Amino acid sequence: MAVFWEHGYDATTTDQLLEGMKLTRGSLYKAFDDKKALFLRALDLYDAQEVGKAVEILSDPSVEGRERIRSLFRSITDAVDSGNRMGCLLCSTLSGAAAQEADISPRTLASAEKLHIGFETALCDSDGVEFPTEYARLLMAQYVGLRVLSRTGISSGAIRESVDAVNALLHR
Amino acid sequence: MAVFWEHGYDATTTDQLLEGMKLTRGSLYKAFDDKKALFLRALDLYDAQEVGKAVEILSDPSVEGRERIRSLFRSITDAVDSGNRMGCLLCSTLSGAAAQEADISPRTLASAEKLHIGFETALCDSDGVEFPTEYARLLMAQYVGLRVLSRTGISSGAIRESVDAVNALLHR
DNA sequence: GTGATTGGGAACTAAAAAGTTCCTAATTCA
DNA sequence: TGAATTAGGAACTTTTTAGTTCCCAATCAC
Repeated sequence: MAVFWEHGYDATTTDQLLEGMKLTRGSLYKAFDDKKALFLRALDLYDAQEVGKAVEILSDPSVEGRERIRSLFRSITDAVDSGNRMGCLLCSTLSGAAAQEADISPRTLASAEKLHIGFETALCDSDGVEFPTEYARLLMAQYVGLRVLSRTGISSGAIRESVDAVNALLHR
Repeated sequence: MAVFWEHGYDATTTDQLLEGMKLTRGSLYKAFDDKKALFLRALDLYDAQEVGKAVEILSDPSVEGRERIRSLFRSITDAVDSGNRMGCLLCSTLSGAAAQEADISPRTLASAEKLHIGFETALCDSDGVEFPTEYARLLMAQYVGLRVLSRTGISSGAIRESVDAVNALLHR
C-alpha cells in the first residue's frame, strides 16, 4: 500500500514493490495473481484504514459537527507542515488513468461516497446548515483538491490559507 | 496535447501519440527529442490555451467579480453535463507521478499560480471580500478537486451540487 | 532539369517492464 | 523420523514500450 501510495498505480514498478515488501518476484507472484490484484488489495486496505479514519473523525458524536470537519482539514495542514507530501492514495487514484479501469473505478467511487456521507453527517449534526448534501459535495471536492495539491511543490503556506478559508466559512 | 489530456503522461504510449498525431515513429522522433519533450510542449500549449482561457474569464473587467467565478465553475458543470469527462490536463498532471519530475513540476506550479492569481483578481474586484488571497486558495483547491472528480464515474448531479454550493457561498 | 534538402515511414534495436519456472530450505503432520 | 506441504528466491522468458536507422519520394534552389 505504501509503495502504491508513494508512486501511484501506473508509475510503480514491480521492482519497487519487491523492494518495499522485502520479497522476490517468485514469492510475490505466488501470493498475488498480478500487479493489479495487489493494487486492489492495497486499495481495500486504504479504504479500511485511511478512509475509515477520516469517516470516523467526521462521524464522532462526542465532537460538534463543524469541529469534526475542521479537525479533518487540520490533519491535512499538519501532515504537509511536517513534511508529509504523500497526499491521499484515493484522491491520486481518482485522477489517474487507472481510475477508468472497470475493477478499480467502483472501489474508488465507493470510498469517495463514504467520505461524502461523512461530511454530510458532520453537517447534519451542526446547527443552522441549510443544504448539507450540497455543502458536503463542496467539502468533498475541497478535500480532494487539497490532497492532490499536497503532493505538488505548492507551499505549505498556500495549503494553510485554503484551510483557513474553509474554517472561516464554517464559522458562519 | 489531446492524447496526453485523455490518458495522462505516464499512461500514454508512443503508439497512442502516433495514432493521434497521424504520424509514424520516425517522423515523431525527427520532430521532437523524446516523449517527455513532446509532453512539455503539450503542457505549454495547454497553459497558453486552456489555462489562459480560464484566467481570461476570471479577469474580464466587463463582468462583475463574483460572476466571473460563477461563470468559470459553470463551464465545469456544462462540460460534464455534455458528456465531456476529460477533466483538466493541468489538474491531472499535478496529482500524477510525472508532476514530481524536475522539468515538469515548475510548469504545472506556474500554471496553478496563474489560476490562483486569476481567482484573487476576481475576488478583489468583488464587493465586501475580506481575505481574497485565502479565498482564492480555497477556490483553486475547489477547482482542482472538481476537475479531478470530473474524470471519475461520479454523477454529473454530484458535480452540479458542488458548484451550487460554491455559488451559494459567493452570494453572501 | 539536376543536385541538395526536407518530410514521412517501414523495419529495425534497445531497454525496461511484467510474469514464469524450478530449485532449495524450512515447516508441518502422521 | 520421514513424507508432504509450503515459503522464498535466483534465473529465466515474454511482452511491451521507447528510441534509431535508413531508405524513399516530394519539394526547393539555381
